[in-house]
Amino acid sequence: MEYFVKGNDVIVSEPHLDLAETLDCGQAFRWRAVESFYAQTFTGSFLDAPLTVSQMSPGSFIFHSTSEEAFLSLWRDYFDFSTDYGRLKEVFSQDPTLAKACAYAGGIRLLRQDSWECLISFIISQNNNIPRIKGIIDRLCQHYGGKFPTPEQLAGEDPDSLSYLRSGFRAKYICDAARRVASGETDLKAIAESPIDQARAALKEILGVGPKVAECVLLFGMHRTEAFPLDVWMKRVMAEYYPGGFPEFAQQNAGIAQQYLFHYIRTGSPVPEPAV
DNA sequence: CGCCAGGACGCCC
DNA sequence: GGGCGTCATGGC
Repeated sequence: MEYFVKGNDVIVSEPHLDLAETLDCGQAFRWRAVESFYAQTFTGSFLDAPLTVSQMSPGSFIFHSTSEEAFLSLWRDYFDFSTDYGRLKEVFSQDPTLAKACAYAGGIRLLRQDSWECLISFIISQNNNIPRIKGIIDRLCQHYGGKFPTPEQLAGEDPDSLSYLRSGFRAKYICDAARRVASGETDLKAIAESPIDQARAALKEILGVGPKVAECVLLFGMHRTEAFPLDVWMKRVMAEYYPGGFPEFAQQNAGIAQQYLFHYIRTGSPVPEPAV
């Protein structure tokens, strides 16, 4: 990644990033595509810091109205610009299926999201579809002035008072997660630094957090790249291409490989629904 | 009407 | 330990 400051903007060059692939692949739910002069423009936020970012051409980006300080302290980390995805994809591509997935969706990066927002978002995601997940999170943030609520704010709610979300049976899960995090019973910062199996167990103490949601929180909200969410699509990938297990050389970054494979199997594979 | 959506829970055996 | 019905909501 290279960057320079131009007026109020930061201009970024990074060949291994595609904005639409990264911001709209189901790892984050609060980025919105907006009309603009550029090829693609998205607005969103991280830790209450808003951002409008455009892709001018492949590998070329404008971070609008962004100071160098904000870019370096917030967005460089959020977009994981310090990781060499070219090198990662080289390693992955030893495997023929991963090679195809990387070639197909090579602009995906693993965003370093906030663990609390991720926890609530993926609790909401269970047995749900992406447009509706986005709608529920929209209503949630709208209710708190456009910002994602803090654990303390949500801890004061109960499932009935959350009825405006129309989140169904998930409301009680949201309340339990908020209560635990606000009270300190669940320490997300400590979990993020714990051995992975200990971290999994701690997350699954929360009502409504099972294996899949725990892996998503570890991967997307704690940047534990060895976490490996297995949804129905990835189970198909495993049965079809990796019956003997996932390649060992990719296991340290299995979660990132999973992102490429997930996108590939859903939209780019010649066999979108292989027999399980 | 049915089925499905980046699942988890409670109960059964 | 695996199998199955149930849990809200909305789109198709």
